[in-house]
Amino acid sequence: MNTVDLKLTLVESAQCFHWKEHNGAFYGVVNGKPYALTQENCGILSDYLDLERDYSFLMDEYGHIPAARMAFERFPGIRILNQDTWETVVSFILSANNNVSRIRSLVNKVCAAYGDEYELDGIKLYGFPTPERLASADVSEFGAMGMGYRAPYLSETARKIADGFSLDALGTMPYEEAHKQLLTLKGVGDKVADCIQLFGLGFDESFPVDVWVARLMENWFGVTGSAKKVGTAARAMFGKHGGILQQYLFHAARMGLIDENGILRQ
DNA sequence: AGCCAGGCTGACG
DNA sequence: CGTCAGCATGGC
Repeated sequence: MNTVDLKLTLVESAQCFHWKEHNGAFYGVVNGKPYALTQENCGILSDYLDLERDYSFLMDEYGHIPAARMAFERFPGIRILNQDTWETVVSFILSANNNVSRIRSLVNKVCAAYGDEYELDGIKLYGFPTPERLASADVSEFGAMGMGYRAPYLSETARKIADGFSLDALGTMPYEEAHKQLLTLKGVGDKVADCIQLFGLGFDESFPVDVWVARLMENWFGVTGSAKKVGTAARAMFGKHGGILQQYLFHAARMGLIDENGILRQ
């Protein structure tokens, strides 16, 4: 598991929603610069793609778990992205009770409407808009994009961050404290906070529990209860790299490696 | 047509 | 503290 799979990591694993594939390359904007990534040149985004870390430690830590071993062997190219924190805040507020294709659509509408425009290889790309830019937008514009009841959540949180709430400060806090701080943002509950922490703040122990993960935790590990309770149990079970494991299990479950009775499909 | 989606908020106990 | 109804939208 030493080679990143760009399609899996940037698109299919649903941790990021703005990358687009055009004849074999993946186009997106990171830190205000447009990129066309391929397996050959992706080292230029080594930190973003977490390429410095050898993921074979996952098999050492979790390989004794059948579902984990299956997921590692089936999808060895998944990496956890080091995304901009603000981008994960917006993306996962929009993810609440929503499906991946529609989250992708909403994120791309936000970038096209408020982000800076770039062009690379004749393809138009849009950067992620700043908190200030979204804070100055009218909430009715968000509603018109199809955000539904998430529109006022995003609007209020953008204003709070533009007004001085520091996302950067969260990265140096312990997991529990950063989590508690994130819960003060409108539209951010336990699950969304865990996604922000895992994908946008580097907390590898953070274990987001969505409907897919809740099902697999019950079916594969016998853990039931509220999402908060399951998340706490999972962090105790899986430890400091549980979030990375979660991403593999999440993808395996979404790809149908579970039958109608909840049994792991080999 | 009807169920579902990387859940959250506010009310209530 | 935990539970739970209500919720906008559109993919499938």
